Amino acid sequence: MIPDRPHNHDVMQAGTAQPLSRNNQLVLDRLTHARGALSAYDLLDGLRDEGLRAPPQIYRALKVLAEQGLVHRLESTNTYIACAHATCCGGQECRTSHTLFFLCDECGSVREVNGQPIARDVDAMARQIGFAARHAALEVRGQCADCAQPAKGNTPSKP
Amino acid sequence: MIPDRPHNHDVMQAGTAQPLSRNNQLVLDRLTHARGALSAYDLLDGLRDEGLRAPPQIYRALKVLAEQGLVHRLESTNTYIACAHATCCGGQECRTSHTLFFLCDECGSVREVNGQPIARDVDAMARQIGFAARHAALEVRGQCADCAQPAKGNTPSKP
DNA sequence: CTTAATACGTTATGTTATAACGCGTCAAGG
DNA sequence: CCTTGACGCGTTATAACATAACGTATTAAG
Repeated sequence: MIPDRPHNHDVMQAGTAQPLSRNNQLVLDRLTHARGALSAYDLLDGLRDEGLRAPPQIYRALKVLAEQGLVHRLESTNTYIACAHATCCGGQECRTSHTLFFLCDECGSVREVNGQPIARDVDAMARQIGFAARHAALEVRGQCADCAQPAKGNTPSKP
Repeated sequence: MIPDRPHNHDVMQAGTAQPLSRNNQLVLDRLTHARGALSAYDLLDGLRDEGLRAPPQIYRALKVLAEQGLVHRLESTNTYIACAHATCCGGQECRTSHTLFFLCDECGSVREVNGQPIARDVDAMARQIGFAARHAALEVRGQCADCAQPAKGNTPSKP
């Protein structure tokens, strides 16, 4: 048996400190190319061909990716999404400030907005009550602009 | 068998349109007297003595109570909490505007703030991208003021 | 060679939530 | 009276989401 590749330490990810392991990269790729947010079990189903068979493999990858700011967990739907800013800043911005998500209940699309005003307000409120904020989940549910246009046919997503 | 009580249609709830059924009232009471947020299964355990045995009984109650604005679901912890404003306005305020929650990861306390500035910002952002907001989950995790005070012993709650 | 760190695979289990069915009570209207 | 429909309720089963715990392989460091 010839270990022609060092088993992990794969592709270099733009701007991140550490390269991602095979499983982590697989999960990230899926999320990056997905039309909307995916559940852990969606990911698992989609990665069976790559040899992933059990939930912990997915959840471990998601944990690492979330820690690196490359993916976000959407609390209100138990789904995961690639950070929209991952390519430019490696998610750096998203770990430090509070990001606002707009989730369309119809087509499943997610709009990620790095809303400084909201972040400021949240921090202000927190300070007022002496609360040390560590993480914020700011998620708005509703209908996106595309789905509001009656004429445009919208595919309820999922890749 | 004498039906000495009409089987449901129980206690009148201050300011709400409809009285609550027995199960709904039981769940609401538990939540109202809880020190922090409770999971559906916490509620179930606590209400065994009252005859509640299966998850659907709890979830049905929670659904009704949430629709009436009497309880909130905390998305980031899969827990439920009585609306802090239920006694004064029947949760009316909370259904229409966006409420901000500060969840202490240490003691489990939840601070509910009806944050007009945040609501305004969220709505402004939504309008900017043509998003029709129907509901917002705005949850901040961290450490509350009490837990930040080193000397004060804090009981990690749950009634 | 040993050790520690890391990634990995697997089994089993825990936790959260809902679908689907049937029963009992009651009010309205024939 | 007696049907019908709405509602609340109880129950079983199952779906959906998540983690604990264990063992193995690879590699870098000492």
